[in-house]
Amino acid sequence: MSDKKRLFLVDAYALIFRGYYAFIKNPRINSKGEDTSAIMGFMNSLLDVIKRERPDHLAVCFDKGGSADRVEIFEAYKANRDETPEGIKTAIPHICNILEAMHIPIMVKEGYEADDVIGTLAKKAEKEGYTTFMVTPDKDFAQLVSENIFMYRPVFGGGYETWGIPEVLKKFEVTDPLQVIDFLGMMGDASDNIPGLPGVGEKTAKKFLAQFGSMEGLLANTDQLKGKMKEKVEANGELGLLSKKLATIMLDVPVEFNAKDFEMSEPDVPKVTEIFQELEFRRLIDNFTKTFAVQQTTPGEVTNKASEVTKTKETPKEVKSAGAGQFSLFGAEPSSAEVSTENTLERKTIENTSHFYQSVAPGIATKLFVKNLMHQTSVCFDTETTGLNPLTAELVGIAFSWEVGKGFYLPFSEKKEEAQELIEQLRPFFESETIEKVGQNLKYDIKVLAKYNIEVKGPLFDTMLAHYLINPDMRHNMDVLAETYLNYTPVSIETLIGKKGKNQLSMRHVSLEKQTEYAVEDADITLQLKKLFQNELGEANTQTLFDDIEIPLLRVLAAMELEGINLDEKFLNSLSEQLNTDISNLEKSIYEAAGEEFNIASPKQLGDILFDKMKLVDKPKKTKTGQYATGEEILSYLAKDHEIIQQILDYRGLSKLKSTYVDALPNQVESSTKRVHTDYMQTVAATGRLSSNNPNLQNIPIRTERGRQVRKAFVPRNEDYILLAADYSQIELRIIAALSKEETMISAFKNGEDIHASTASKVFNVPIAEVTREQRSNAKTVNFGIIYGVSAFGLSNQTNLSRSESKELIDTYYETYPKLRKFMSEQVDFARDNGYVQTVLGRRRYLKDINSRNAVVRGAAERNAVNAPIQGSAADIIKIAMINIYKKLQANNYKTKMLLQVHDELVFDVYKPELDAIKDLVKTEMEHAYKLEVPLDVEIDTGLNWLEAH
DNA sequence: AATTGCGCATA
DNA sequence: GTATGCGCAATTG
Repeated sequence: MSDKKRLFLVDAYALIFRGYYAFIKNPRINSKGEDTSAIMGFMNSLLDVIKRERPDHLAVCFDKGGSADRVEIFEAYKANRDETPEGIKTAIPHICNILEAMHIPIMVKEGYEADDVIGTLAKKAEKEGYTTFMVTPDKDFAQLVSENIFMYRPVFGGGYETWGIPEVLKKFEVTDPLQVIDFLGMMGDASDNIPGLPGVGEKTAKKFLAQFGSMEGLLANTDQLKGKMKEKVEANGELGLLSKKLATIMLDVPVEFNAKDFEMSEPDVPKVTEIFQELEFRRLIDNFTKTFAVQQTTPGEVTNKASEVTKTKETPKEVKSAGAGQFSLFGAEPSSAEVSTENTLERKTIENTSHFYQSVAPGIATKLFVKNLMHQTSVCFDTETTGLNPLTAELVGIAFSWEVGKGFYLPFSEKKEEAQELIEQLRPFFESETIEKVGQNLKYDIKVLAKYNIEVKGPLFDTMLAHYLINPDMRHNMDVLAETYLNYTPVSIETLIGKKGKNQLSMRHVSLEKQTEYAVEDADITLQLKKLFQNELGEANTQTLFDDIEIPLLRVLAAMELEGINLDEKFLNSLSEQLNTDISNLEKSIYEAAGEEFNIASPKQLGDILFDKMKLVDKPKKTKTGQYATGEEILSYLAKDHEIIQQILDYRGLSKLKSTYVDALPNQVESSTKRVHTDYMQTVAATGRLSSNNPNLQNIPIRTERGRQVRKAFVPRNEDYILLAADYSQIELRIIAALSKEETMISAFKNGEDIHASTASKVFNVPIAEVTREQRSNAKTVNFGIIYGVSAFGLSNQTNLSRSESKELIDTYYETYPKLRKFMSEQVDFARDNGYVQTVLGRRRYLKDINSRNAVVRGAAERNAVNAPIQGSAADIIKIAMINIYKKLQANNYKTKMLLQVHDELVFDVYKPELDAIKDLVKTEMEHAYKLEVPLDVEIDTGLNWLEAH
């Protein structure tokens, strides 16, 4: 297969548009003021394809009229965009010139779209034994895919994916690539100006295709539809057929495929270089010369390499065995040019895998089971409950497994006493200090069992946490892990209890056999995953991080979540009423100014009123979905000119406050405890931070006076208690100072200086006492910006400084703190060499895009390389503090409880008699959680509510 | 009834 | 410029 001739047909406009918009936020402007984004984007793609694939035959296809001097843009592109951007119009002649100089054939046919030209050529080439790759991101082309015709599709973030027949069938849920035409005809495609059937989107189109097979099939059988949908389809039959026609790529364009005309030949290097120089493409010249130099000097080697690449793509099975092996955690995956391997190897399921899953009857059988259980050294268990809220969920059963493929299930009675009786029999197991308990998301099981007064003791192994450390960027739910690492698809909970929402059953109502299968399978799989992950953890410091941080923290978080926090609902209700009056007053004056009533909260309606009706701006900005942009930034800019804008901003602020916090929080009070129990997610933030949800207590307002009031609603449990908040002061800056060993900054911290004032004093060269508010504020912005990877552009947006002043400030900043800059570039270098960066405790973050050829993507990865160790180290440190504080609170039998964590802050419900001791304990543990060359400083405050405690 | 995009709250 | 979660409107089910 690999010695077949390969033809690459490039869809020029699609790639030009793509290239242009890739740079839209940061357009390439050369010294002559030309916007060269589109040329740059297109050439990068083209060279990338040539470098990767070394095609022997290649052509670039344009819509009608592709010569250098007279180019028209096909209507379809105009239709749904305001106007072809200037930057694209001007790019076309340049691109044609470059292609000519590169001796790459340009294909155009008057009156035909590039799609049609490519389609016709691909089919003709196929007859002559060629394998064709259509280089385009446009999914319409999927209809042309055959055994010898592939889509070669650039993917976001660099790299390509190849779509052959299996990928297309899977992607569009069809049985023949030709049905893609019907699919697009039904669904419509805004970017290609295909109207589609009204009311039909992706889901409905797939449903119809599965049911009727084609547009014609649908239209002939509308009697099988009902309601509104029936009316709509029947009324729009013609539109449907037209849409299908529009979506069809024509295969009868009068062009010939003469292989010779498509052969790659040597480019006119001096000419191309000259054009690039004129356009001021320095890096592209390098790229270009390298690309072609290799091809000329070692053709043999390259050809081999190229055919290998193709081979793996065309025979996905080999990817499976050679590439990311199913049992290796990180195959050195060719993240680009990857082919989906679904469908190729049949997934294992409970149906085709031998297993021994058994339920255990009450009485003597259970006694024998427990006896056996107590002899094990490591057991995986999984609780099944009536719901997802551990505070209200009842145990339905518990599954156990300690041998792969084998396990037991203990059903629990609905009757409270009987359930408690059974759990008591299991108490020795759960409270055993020696038997290791394995589970997936043990925090949940621990919380459930805590409600039965069972404390899970002894060593723990949580597969979800293990995988979080092994690959924090992935998702960690069991189904994904089973499919990724065991090639096994577990019984889905939905097949047992139905889709969530309407009439979802409880686990209680599932037959015992099904319960057993489902539950034991989970335990079995978790055990298998544990065996895999156990070995992977051994690498690096990950094991320590697992044993000493994440696992102990799991118990701490379970305790905090069970504890909850007291909420003053009355206070929130009165706040809500105050907001109501203010909001309706604003509403009135906005309607008055607008001359009509509308939904101010709807960005669409608001945009129409502001820009269509009131015409406040000449050329309003639009969002990518075609609406007028009404974001904070844009409105703030207009606020000074129109009174209504400020009112809208105020309205937005207040309604946001009311709906998100003031009205939402009381609904989150758990009725059984009368308290708010957030859920800390230990495995979602790629940097190692926690996240909080249901409700999110990590984003309670503080910046504005009005918003801050919400914090008054968080109160101690009763009058014997007081809230205490402990904040790390500038922990991220201290970390970057320590890690970079930047003495100037370190000594500022050591001397207890105000770091932002200190920075201002140094970069503005004034005595620290004479630093102005503005100087300090700007210095503060840079200090924070450094942590996120500043650009002059970003800085000038956030300050009153111009772009050049910002650049100057950043330069001076780096001169003041030279080692900071060195540290930052070392992080990037480390990431380039190793593919990851790490925190002080060795928590890794993998940055696959660090070597991306796409500057935007690569830039983001580079900022991550700097930010992740900082943010992550701070997360590590507060986690240590939490574990140590929790231990001490327990050891001393304090009544004081730790309630909340907000990234650099801990909140406690302090029993008043313990206050002095707790203040001391918390401060000490937090400040000494981890030894850095910079002292850590913790500020502590107490109060009758969370606002006062700040 | 579920999904998507926007806008916005925190560190 | 980093890291999150959530409410609303709009869209499609």
